[in-house]
Amino acid sequence: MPEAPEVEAVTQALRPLILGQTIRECRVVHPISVKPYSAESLAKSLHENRIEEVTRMGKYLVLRLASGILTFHFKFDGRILLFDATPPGSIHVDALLTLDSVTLGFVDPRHLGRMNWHESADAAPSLSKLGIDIFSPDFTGVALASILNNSRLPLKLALTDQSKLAGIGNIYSSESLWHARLDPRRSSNELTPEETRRLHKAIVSTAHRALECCSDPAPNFRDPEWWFSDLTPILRVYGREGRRCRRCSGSIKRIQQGGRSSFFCPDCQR
DNA sequence: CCTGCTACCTGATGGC
DNA sequence: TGCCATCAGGTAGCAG
Repeated sequence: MPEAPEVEAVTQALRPLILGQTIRECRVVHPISVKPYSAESLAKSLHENRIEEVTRMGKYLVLRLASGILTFHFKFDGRILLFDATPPGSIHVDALLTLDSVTLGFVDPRHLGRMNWHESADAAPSLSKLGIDIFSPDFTGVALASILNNSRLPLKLALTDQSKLAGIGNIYSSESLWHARLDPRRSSNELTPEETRRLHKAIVSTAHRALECCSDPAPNFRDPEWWFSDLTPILRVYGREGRRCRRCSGSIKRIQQGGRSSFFCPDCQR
């Protein structure tokens, strides 16, 4: 489900609630959630390990521990919930971390999300392969130009390639391209410098707008129902197939790219 | 190296 | 109502 703005909002909201606490116990309810590693090795790595930093890399939530790092990837439906004690049996929980003052639950009924321990970020294959983070100061217009000039992929696929650019997913790629008035099918290495600058501005502004939206109201990890339910106020094209373009009144189209849906307005995105 | 395709999972939704 | 197909804010692994 979440892209970088959502994970950033989670990171910021979660930080004061768990920073400095020690993991007293790790209980894995569904071992699939810690694959490809074992529940035993995870519990061993986490036992009496202190949380020293709560941060984010791309779409990953990363807890830097006194020893190693703990990463969370939410894929489509993963979530974090906090409990005072043992969660009620009615709630699906994949893994539980008992901290000093709170219990953190990793929840993903669909079982695509993962919680993994690694010795370091460099030692984690998934993290070490990430490209420039969209919230990083390193993500400049020049950096985007370099990424795009070296790819013949359609814009949509280049933007969502985490090894090139970390943090953009299916929704914000469509949104950014709409704001930049660019057709998602355009070849990445054929943009003019002006178009590249436009796209860079669109990505940055879309991501910051989304972060603001995701941070207010603040994430509520105590409410099992809460998880960024209402994004629609900021969405301009995503999910609006057949409806009128909010800029030019054209008809929004949906196409398949890389097996996923892209939404765009053929009239004003060129 | 780059690109394209499939598998991994489950639940919600819509058409017949 | 039941059943089937499709879709979902994603990534890893593999083939060419």
